[in-house]
Amino acid sequence: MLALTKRAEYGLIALVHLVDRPDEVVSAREIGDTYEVPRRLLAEVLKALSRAGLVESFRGANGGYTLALAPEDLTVAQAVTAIEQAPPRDACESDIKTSDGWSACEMSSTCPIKTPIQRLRAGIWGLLHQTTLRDLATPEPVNPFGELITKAQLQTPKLTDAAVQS
Amino acid sequence: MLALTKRAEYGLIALVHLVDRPDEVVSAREIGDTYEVPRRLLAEVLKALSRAGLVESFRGANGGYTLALAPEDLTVAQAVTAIEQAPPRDACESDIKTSDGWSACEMSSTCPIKTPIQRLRAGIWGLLHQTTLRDLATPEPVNPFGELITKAQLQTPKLTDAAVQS
DNA sequence: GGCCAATGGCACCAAATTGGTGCTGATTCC
DNA sequence: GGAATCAGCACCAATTTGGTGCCATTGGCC
Repeated sequence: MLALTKRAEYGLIALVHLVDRPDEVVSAREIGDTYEVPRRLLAEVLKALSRAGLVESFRGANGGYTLALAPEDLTVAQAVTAIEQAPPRDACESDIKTSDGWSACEMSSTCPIKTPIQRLRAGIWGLLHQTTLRDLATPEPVNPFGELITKAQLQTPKLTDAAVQS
Repeated sequence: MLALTKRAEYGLIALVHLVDRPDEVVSAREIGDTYEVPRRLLAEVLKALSRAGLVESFRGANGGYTLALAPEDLTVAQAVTAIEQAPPRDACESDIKTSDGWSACEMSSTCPIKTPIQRLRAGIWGLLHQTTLRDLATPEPVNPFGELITKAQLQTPKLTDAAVQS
């Protein structure tokens, strides 16, 4: 419970791998071998990421994948929704589908309609939504005092903020 | 994926119910009937909460449960660990087992050992750890502009902070 | 004491989810 | 043409999860 599926895990691993190799076409085989992950399953996940437009795929010999978005624009939430079979419609039903994923509705996680559990889910979702691939790929000790996590405060969209313009 | 199990869900519902009825002994039957939740399963969950010391149980006729802790001291993380069968050892192995649950180790989520995925899990865990039953039970619109979620910024234990003293 | 409403403990099962594979086709490089 | 690669789809086995069955114990109440 509250764990990422292997699929999501493999997908994030692959994406991080791609972040580390910008402008390089990397095959599913290479990634699978590097991290000792079942190739076929990884391939399946990459297909999903490709369909969702998060990675660009190249077929044929020397084919493979590259990131389709800048690492700082690609959120974990996007990756996870792309990968999961049954899309986790976790955020609230009023959330807005934007061109590059979901963003929380203006009332965010204090929406009067949400039940406690829904608010919890929304909180988790918010975290995923705020964590970018850049955050994940950044070598661990780079921000020695919690920059990553400080960033991860859940979305409190101010009315003068992006949430309004989007 | 990334969803609470029904067990955890029922448990939180029950706990919130108990928060709303302080100093009152409430039976599993009553809670089950109120929320149309399978009684037996709910009872099973309450047993787990009781074993973990989060609720106090009273046997015999007119028996039932009451909260064993103040709602502001009872975290969702505690409830979830108490309820889950296979304890979600999600946080890092260096985390500290305290009398009332787990607290993140000093280095928190930027610990150099953590892999990206582990950091994600730690982030989710941090959220659960910071959310108290009081937060969940508070009638939805009480903090119209995100007090709950603002609170939920993930633990960034400053060295001058609680993490050190604990 | 006897009955009934509770919790406590344990085992068990059916359904859903997840992890993983098989197969076949389409592209592209050499 | 052959090898390497992605694309699509179906399928299955293992695990997890949701939910029960059964019986013991405890305590109020008549």
